[in-house]
Amino acid sequence: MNAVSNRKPDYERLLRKAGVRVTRPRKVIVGILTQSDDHPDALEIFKRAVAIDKTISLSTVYRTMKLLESMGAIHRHAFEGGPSRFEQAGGDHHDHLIDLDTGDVIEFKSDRIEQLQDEIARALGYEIIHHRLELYGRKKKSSG
Amino acid sequence: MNAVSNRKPDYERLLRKAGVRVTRPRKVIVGILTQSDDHPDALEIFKRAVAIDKTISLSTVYRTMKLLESMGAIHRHAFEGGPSRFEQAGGDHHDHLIDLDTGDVIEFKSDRIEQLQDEIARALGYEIIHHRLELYGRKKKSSG
DNA sequence: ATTCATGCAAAGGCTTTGCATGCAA
DNA sequence: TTGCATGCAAAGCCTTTGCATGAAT
Repeated sequence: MNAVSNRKPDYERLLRKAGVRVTRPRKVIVGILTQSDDHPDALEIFKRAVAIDKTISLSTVYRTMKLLESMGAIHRHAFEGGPSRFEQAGGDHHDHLIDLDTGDVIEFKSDRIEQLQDEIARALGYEIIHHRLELYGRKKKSSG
Repeated sequence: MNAVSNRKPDYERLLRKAGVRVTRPRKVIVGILTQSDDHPDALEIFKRAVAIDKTISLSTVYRTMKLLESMGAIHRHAFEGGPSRFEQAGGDHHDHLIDLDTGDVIEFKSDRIEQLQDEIARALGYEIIHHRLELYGRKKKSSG
């Protein structure tokens, strides 16, 4: 297992570069993303946004997430049995371990697994476009 | 990568053992599962069921899949951007490669990856309850 | 001044559920 | 005969979308 780095994109710059408008709602939303190190869903982002600007709508959150995703600025994860959750792009590729009790997401990375995946796909005559590896588990109580 | 075996459960027996009724709709649905080697979603199962018995409802399909799942007789997979798809349990554990062009699902198994997953979880202080490994890819055109 | 983005409410896709009826045991 | 299972329709959850208004350029 390898370390997972995490550098945050300059969203406003990305928005300008994409030729879209840097509006108040978008500023609020990307501000939230910048300050987040977790994997919030749209509703959670909406709540955080409303705390800053009461006029923001949930639709705009969804639209903005979709926009950022299409720009490659964030990643969308559909973990089991819940709404999509988002995280900032820009860090290394990694996979996720989801704590079944808390919903917490722990990032990890294994070059060895990636390599094995490639081998498998190749053996089956496929080229991997992307993959999803999620471990669902519970914290081991080490002694209390 | 290892071979994936596939033996089918005797659903009616499982139903009886679970103490639930072996009704006409349930017979039709498990009959369809027995004859399937693909990964149909609820609507697809419903269509196949209606071809046999016009009176079956989609609700019953959903209810039956939920029942079978709770009995461990089938597995539910929520592949990207689509409805849940089901497959018979009873074969070896395996993971999935989804053909992005056709939606086809190819099963594979890698003990080595499983082992690495366990190591990762252990290193993070977690016990894996279950996991999900999906490769999304396209067939390599080998020469045309 | 334009045009794009927003808020709102409605709808859409998948799935579950309440209820009265029907069928398995 | 008794109660579980069914069909139907309605609702629920998450997400998208149509439309008129408002704001960024």
